[in-house]
Amino acid sequence: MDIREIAKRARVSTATVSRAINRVPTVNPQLAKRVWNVIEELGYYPNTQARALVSGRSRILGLIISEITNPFFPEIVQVFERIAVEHDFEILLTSTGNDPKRMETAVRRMIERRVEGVAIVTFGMEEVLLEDLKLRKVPLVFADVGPSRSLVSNIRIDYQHGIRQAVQHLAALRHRNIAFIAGPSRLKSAEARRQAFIHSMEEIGLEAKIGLIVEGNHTIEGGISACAQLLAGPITPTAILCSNDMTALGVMRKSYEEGLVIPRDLSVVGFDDIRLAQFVLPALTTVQMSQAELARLAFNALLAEIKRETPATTGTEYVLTTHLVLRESTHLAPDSAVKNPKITS
Amino acid sequence: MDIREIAKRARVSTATVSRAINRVPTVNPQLAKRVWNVIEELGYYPNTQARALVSGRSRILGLIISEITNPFFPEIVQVFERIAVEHDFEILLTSTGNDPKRMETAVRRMIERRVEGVAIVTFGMEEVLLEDLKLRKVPLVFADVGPSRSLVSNIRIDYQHGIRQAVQHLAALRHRNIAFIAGPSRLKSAEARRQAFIHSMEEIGLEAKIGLIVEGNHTIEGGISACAQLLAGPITPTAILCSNDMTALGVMRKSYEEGLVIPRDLSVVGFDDIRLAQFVLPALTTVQMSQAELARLAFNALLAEIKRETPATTGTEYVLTTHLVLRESTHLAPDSAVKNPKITS
DNA sequence: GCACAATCAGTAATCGTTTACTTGAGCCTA
DNA sequence: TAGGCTCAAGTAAACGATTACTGATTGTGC
Repeated sequence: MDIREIAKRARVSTATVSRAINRVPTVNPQLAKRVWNVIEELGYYPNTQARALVSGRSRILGLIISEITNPFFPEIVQVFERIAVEHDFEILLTSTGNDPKRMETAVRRMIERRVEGVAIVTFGMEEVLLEDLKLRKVPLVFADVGPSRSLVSNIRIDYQHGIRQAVQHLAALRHRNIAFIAGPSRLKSAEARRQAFIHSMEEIGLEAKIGLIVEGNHTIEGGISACAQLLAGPITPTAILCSNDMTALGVMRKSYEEGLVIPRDLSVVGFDDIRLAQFVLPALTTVQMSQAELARLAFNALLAEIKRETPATTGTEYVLTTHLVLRESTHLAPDSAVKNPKITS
Repeated sequence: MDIREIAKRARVSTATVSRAINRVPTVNPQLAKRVWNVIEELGYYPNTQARALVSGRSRILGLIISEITNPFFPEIVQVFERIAVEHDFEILLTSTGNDPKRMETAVRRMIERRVEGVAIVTFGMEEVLLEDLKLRKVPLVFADVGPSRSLVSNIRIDYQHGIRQAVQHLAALRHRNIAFIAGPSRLKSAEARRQAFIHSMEEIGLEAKIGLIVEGNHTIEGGISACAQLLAGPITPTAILCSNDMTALGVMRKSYEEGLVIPRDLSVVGFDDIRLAQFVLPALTTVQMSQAELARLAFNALLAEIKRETPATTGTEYVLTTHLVLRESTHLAPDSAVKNPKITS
């Protein structure tokens, strides 16, 4: 069933049907009504591929994320998708797992489907892979540390704000040996968080001791081994700030196994504020980076870019701030209350 | 840049270019090479909409899930997508949140994009909404309790097997007052789990006491309030079996707040085995229903249906079994206070 | 040596829309 | 009343691929 069929039955031309469907105001209301009646009656749905082909607008947006199984991302996907659908866009989702091979095929798939824009919310994308997209003038928006030089838009995340709050919160609780479990150092975002930590420590005259900064990989498993590494080190931290919540969950897990009670023996702070953070035991104090807000910013940035008549000469920069959310996983440093021995099982 | 451009530069016809791209064997290897060289050189990517339009095959599959933010689903999405991409399919993902309105638009979107098949992995879909798809003879596969009568395929989940194991495990640990927190009763899958529980209890001569079966809603919050309800009831359970892992997390949360130590004071068993189950504290004993396997079954079922020449006269049924995974959240019932540490079997 | 078959590249119709352009009716104005 | 203008509705040319058909060339059998 196609537009011709509708045209025939409504005794009008295909052009009129098309106009009626697209609510072009010049069409006679009576005719439009007749067309719509036939459409309803036959349960006709226009063919998007045909529309896309002739109009040159696919109404598809690409969304590249790191890992859909990382709880940080589903909410982004959900919000992004919801807004997109409201604007009659479809989403081409790819979870790259930070694998360059998959990123490459992702980009290829998106070009083949002629996406109208791509949001990149992966914390590490090799920029060269995006050349193909740039070449084709596909609007791009990076969440997080993207390249500021080129003409893609960018959502800069103000790590400093939330991490400073976290560090000062811990310092106020009289923690001195504050450890930091970083993310993979090759990820710009992880590196930015690490820098924010070091800077925030120095700012209040605390030393970010070398032995207290270890590298994780943003997974629970990584958190477990990084925590083990810290506990086995020469200086025992009384508080650990983590580069993301998954890492913090790993720390909680490891501490539990070691018989350490959080927050009595060890304070833990996460980063991201995944939904789960409020439900773990104890609820995780963490730096929130609103996923909904991030998704919204990304979509709007993309939409602005798409609607723009004249191609942008330079990318726009948006900012998303982070801030500390206090829950149950932080507490006064153990030494400062009473001298009580560390519990080792 | 289009196929004509390639044809011109390679000094062949568009038909030959098309054949070369599609690796039609009759094309002269030398010509094909020439075509491919030009393609590489120009970085040409075929336009999928044009292909879809003329071939009548969109190479898009629909995937309808309940809620992407429920950790049960991301893995399904990931595996389904990975396999789909391997087979050159794209995914149209919709997370309906069990909202009929959103289901309706989802179906509409899928028809407009001319999906070649739809996998429904939502634990509650009003079947009438799928009429439009059936009418258009779009292959459908239901994960979980779908309609057996019609011609859609179905992945039946053997709840009985895993739940029986769970119940017997708890009984072996001398629990007698075993509670069950069900999912929303309107969901067939939730109802099936409840029935499996009742049946498994009766099977071994235990009574599924009315007051010990309460309804949750498959979320953490629901688990919390259902648990509160149980703890306030006349009979205090020593073990709680939950309709899904999120519910179990809620139970753990509530118990923690009430000062109950799991598994010492209360044993908890979940259902689904989301990845997180192994990382909560204590690690959750749960009934596994492999998400990867489910995704794989769903995709293959769909593919089989798509490839089939003659339209199916009746849907195929696939089976996915469930089984208990022992972790740390279950223990001897408190009353039977024999000095006996952990049980491992 | 000729008729016919086999092979393989090219020509052009086609998919289902949108939209630039054309047509013609009605209205205004001089 | 003719000429011009406005405006809604129709005609047909795209969009970029696939593919049925056509036709040229070569091979083959008698």
